[in-house]
Amino acid sequence: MQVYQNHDEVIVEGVKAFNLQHIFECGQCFRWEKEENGSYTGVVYGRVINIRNDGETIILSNTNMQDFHAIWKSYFDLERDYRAIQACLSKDESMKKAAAFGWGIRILNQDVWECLVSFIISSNNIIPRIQKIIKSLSEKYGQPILFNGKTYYSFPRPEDVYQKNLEELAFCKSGYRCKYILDAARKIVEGNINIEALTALSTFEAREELMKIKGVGPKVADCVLLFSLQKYDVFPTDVWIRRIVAYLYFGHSITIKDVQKFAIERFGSLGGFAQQYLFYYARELKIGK
DNA sequence: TTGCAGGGGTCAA
DNA sequence: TTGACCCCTGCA
Repeated sequence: MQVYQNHDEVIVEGVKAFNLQHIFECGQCFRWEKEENGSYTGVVYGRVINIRNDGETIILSNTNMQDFHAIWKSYFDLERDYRAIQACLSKDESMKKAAAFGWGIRILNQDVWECLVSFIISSNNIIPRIQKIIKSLSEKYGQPILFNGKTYYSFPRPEDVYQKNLEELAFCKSGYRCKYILDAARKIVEGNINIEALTALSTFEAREELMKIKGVGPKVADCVLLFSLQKYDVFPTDVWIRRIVAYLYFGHSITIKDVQKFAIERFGSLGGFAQQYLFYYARELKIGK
């Protein structure tokens, strides 16, 4: 991997197993927009960047080397050998197909707070509405950022929503989830939960901490653990995952508990990667519905 | 046009 | 263990 800067662009050469569409459309993030030229623009850690690729070269626009090393290298998980992971997981035929289908998926290292709120909103909800709610929250309480003549908004910080009440938050149309967002903001601002410190805890301990927040059950907690706390052994299990695991490995319907047990035995410390391949595979092919 | 089911779960009884 | 839940789209 070779990295250099050209004006406001950082160019990274020799990146294997990296596919923008698969990364942004596999369900782990909600704020990346596809442009007409096939590139993607997103608001991440209070910055707007555009990313495109040309073979094994990726080009990050509106950034610099300092941010690349401080943020993007880790955000896009560029130092991990995904081909090795794919090879390791491809021991059974089903997983081999799923991993081949979703080749180039990277597990993004997202901001914990944003990830937490996003997946609280995701519960019993559909993707277009989740995106809409996150967008309106950002427009109302985030900071404007100008890029290419267009105004983007950073994701609001916990402090930005801390003092709000339910009536004020109702505009975002997240319904009964508004009180969960407020609970999360309050627990964090008041110091009941230190989300930054969760990385240092074990997966089990970190999950217990997250589930102290209202609206955070096992599924939401596992998404936060996987997408923002580098806990790659979790296997977030929603209806899609349950259906595809049942379909591919059991041949009959199974419980969430069965899925969890199966994932630990089959995928172990690579559960999170396996889950992403399977989830994307199931949704795109509408398998198991 | 109206009515109803259901969606990447969680809470509370 | 089982409904209810905000909101809104899709479909009859």
